[in-house]
Amino acid sequence: MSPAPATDKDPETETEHDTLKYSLLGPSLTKSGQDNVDQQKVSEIIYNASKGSKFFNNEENRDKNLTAKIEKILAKKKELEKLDLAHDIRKADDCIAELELSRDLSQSVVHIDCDAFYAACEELDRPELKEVPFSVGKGVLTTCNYHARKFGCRSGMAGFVAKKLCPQLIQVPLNFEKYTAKAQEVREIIVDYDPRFESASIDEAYLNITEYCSMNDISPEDAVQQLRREVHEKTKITISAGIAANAKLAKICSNQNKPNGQFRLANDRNVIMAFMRDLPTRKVNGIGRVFERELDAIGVKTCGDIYTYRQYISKLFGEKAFTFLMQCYLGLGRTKVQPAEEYERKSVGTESTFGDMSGHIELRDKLRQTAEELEKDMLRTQFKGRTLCLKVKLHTYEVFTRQVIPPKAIYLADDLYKFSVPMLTRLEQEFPGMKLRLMGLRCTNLVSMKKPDTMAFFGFKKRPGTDLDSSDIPDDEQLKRKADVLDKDGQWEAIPAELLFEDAERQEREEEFEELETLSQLEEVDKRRHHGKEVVPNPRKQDSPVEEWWDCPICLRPQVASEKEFNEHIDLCLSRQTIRNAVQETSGAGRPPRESTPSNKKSKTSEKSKDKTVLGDPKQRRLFFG
DNA sequence: GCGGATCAC
DNA sequence: TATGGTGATCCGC
Repeated sequence: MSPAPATDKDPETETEHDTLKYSLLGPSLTKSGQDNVDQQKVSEIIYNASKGSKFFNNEENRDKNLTAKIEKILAKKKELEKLDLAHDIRKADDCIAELELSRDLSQSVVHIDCDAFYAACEELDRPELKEVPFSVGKGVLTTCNYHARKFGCRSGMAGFVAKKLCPQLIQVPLNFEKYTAKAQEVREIIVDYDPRFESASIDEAYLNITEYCSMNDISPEDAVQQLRREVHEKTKITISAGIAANAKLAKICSNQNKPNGQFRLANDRNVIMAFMRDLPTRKVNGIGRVFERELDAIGVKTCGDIYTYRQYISKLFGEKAFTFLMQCYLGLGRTKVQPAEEYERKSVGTESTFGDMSGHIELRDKLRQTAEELEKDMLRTQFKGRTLCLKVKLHTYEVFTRQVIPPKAIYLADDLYKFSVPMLTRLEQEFPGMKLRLMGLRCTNLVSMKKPDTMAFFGFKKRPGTDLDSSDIPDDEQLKRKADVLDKDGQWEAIPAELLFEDAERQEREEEFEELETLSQLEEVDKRRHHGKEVVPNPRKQDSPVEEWWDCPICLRPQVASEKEFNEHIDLCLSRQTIRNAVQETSGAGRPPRESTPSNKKSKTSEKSKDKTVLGDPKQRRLFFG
């Protein structure tokens, strides 16, 4: 990046710095407790504290890209302005009319939000903290109390930046068990108001109190007043609440009178429309810093402005965004509230940040470690993944991801590692000598291997004589054994419902298809790797201890690799072999199977812990309310 | 379907 | 000295 010689007179540079400074203020700008803060001064301090760092440079880069993207949007809008958009206006109006038909004003939805939750929990144990500015979380603030917010401190802010804003800031370490236990107390109270309440996070929940209000002949305001009083009396936690016709509005309303307040928006179309008309777009859940800027650029500052520019929106931002924004303009949202467990999980993943790291061996050790972390999570959640995704963040803060579809759904560390190594290798080829600050693995396209009662809940029954529970085996080991047995198939019998059978059939077909896909993908990688020249060895890092040529007995290609890498290559080659055989079996075509070669077991690597874990384990959040 | 990007908490 | 982890979704290609 070229540091532009910035003269104060260059308006473009000034604008860029303004947008960058705004971006550096962080995503939680709209949070409460910032009303009387001199944002100009705060942003100046943050800017100066960050200037010159790699983080800053990356932010600057992102800001420039966004500015360029916005210029494109504006150019496109200018083109559109030359055209006759009567058709687009009519289309938008038709859509608005149709959405209007879905308006439901019969429900009372509540969003509750515990005020500075972690900080409040800490204050209960250490009352002296109430009087001083303090934050929870050290490297990065997860939250802070209202004293600290007066200085401009916010969640997501780097600890050292917060210290610049507020030198007397006290930083308290996270204690997740404490927050989980406290949240459970809150849960036990709100369940009386809606047994099917939906927890949105550890400190937030949606309730539908329509029935509660009619059963108890009480107004929504009074019911929520009572709920908040009860929560405060029994848990000493203050909460803020929003009451409205749907979840989207309730969420906005809970921010209205924070902290320790509530706000009701009447279930009245005119009232709702008037409320949305003046509401800044950023207040809506789903509109963040980027979309806010993009909308602002075309003239949309409030949800009311959306209507004015309705003829441009779908062409500039896409159909999904169009529908979403029209719903914002109209103040529409879902009225359905349901327990979080009833939502289907889409992925399981883990990632961690560490001091800059490079070198083949180190990176593979870290990958191995990451794979083992993910195995734990897969066992905990009882899923296997059909797709595996590797994520890295370079020392420059640039993020890249690569994914593969293994020949079968996987969850064991050995498999996770085996199938992610080629992705790492590929990245190393793309970015020679890359230095990483983060590595992560994630499984998607999940396949459940859930325990009996859960399966029963979803319409499966257990086959007789397959009870896997034995109380004298540790939990972890039990989960693994269950997974192993389930691996062999035939554990679960679908209740004879045609739909389920159809589903299973489709799944089998998909499995076959995915195996073929994987095969062609792997071969594609091969072609790329050996494209043109004959096996060009990677430029080796100086810190790699072994440098030798080996011939792979399976693919017969020469490999430059340490013994460890060579073993990895053999593992991969073997897995390809397995796929080929499987494809041959099903298709009846292809070459005869080769002889298989036993592969050496990878030696376990002892790991020096370079990790600088600054936050607690957010995975534990998922244990709450479920 | 893949990879980049945004968003929430 | 120095800026998080988990999960979801959307878009362009």
